[in-house]
Amino acid sequence: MDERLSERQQRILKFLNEYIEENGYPPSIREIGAAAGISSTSVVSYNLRRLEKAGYISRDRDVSRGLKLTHTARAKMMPGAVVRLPLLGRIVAGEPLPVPASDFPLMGDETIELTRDILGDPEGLYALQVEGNSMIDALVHDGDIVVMRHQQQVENGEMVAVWLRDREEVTLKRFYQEEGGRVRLQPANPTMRPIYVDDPRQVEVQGKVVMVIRQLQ
Amino acid sequence: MDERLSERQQRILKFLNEYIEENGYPPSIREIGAAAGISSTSVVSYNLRRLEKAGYISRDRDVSRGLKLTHTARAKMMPGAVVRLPLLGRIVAGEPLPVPASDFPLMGDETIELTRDILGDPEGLYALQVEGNSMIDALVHDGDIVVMRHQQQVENGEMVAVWLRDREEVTLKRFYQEEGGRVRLQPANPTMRPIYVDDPRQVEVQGKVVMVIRQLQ
DNA sequence: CTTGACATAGAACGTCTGTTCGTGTATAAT
DNA sequence: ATTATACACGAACAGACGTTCTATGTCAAG
Repeated sequence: MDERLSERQQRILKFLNEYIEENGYPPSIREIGAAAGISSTSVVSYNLRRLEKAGYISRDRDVSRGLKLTHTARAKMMPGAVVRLPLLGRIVAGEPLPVPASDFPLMGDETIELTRDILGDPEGLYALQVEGNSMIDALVHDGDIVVMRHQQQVENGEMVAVWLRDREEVTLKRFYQEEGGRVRLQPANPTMRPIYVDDPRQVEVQGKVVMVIRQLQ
Repeated sequence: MDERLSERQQRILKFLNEYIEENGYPPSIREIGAAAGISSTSVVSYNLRRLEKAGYISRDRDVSRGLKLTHTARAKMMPGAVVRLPLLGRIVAGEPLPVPASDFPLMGDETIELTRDILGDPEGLYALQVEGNSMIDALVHDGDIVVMRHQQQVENGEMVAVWLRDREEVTLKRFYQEEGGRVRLQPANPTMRPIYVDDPRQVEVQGKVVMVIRQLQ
């Protein structure tokens, strides 16, 4: 299934993708040949058979321009596509965050769709709906959708969801590990002041905030 | 541009969409004829010319299966899919909003993609990037993307972008026309107090805010 | 009634296009 | 040395396919 492609075949695959993208229909054998620097139609035919056997394209016989890229090929070529994220639950100040189950229930009805180009790597992403206005200092409103990446380690300056042990609440803040071990949690709203936590163990990082979406009407 | 399509032409359009979806390449003239119940290739050719003139398909001459559906056609057919919105410019407190040109420059590189299901009707939508934190009281942050629908009339309670004549600035607020003609502009942040404008002519509605997107990292 | 735009058929034509066949050249295995 | 395999070329062929021309019918405007 995943045989190595010759340099020529890779060029053909790339050309197919570009041509279809631009014209809305696939190229003819001779057009492929011209683009890949192949003078003979039989050689193109030969390489297409290879690509078909390798699972990158599917062809219909005796049909002009009768080929299409398979999903495997698309995945190889197209970086931007639609990503479906599970909408796992609510995020409330007074409750811990729902944790994404390892088996993503992607088929459930509780999902949202986004395009990949504005999202980046969709690995480990999930969405939560904000309930209440307790995170107003993070410029997050009741009903907003927060897209999160589940991870414990975060870089300084990233917007994270943290569980504050002593206060027993979740909050969205920019995270800064300062010298001396102190943690500074900076609200997104620049007019508001940060929270300082001296004991880092009081701050439980739930995940990184990747995007905030507010739908009106 | 928007001539009414005959029943036959609609059937052809529907068939084109389905065929391309299924096969990855467009049908031949004779295949279209068979599907639409047309015996003569010339009649198919005739109807395709109609569809082309109406802006639903574009064709390449002397190329087998050389046609593709245009954006208008896709919008007509595909209910759930990806919508491309023009990113028309910035939204700054001190500047009037850019207005969407009637001919959408959808081919420009300055666009964002969203899925239709979270967006609703994409007609008249465009996007702006917020510059500066002057709209912090609308819970909108520097760099956020605001999706707007261009319209002058708005319902009470809707989030709108308004140009305040006397202050010479743009702001995002919920719009309430109160008794006596007074306009109340309510910040999204519930801790902040509304603006009252006694003379409605001082309030120039630029459009309705449909969505706010904040990308982090 | 005549005219012209619109819609439809059928057939003929020429080009477009995929397939096949014969041939040749490397490289590696036998 | 022989065989097998992968890769490449060019010519020829047959069928796929778009275009065009002629003919017919309808319907509203003049």
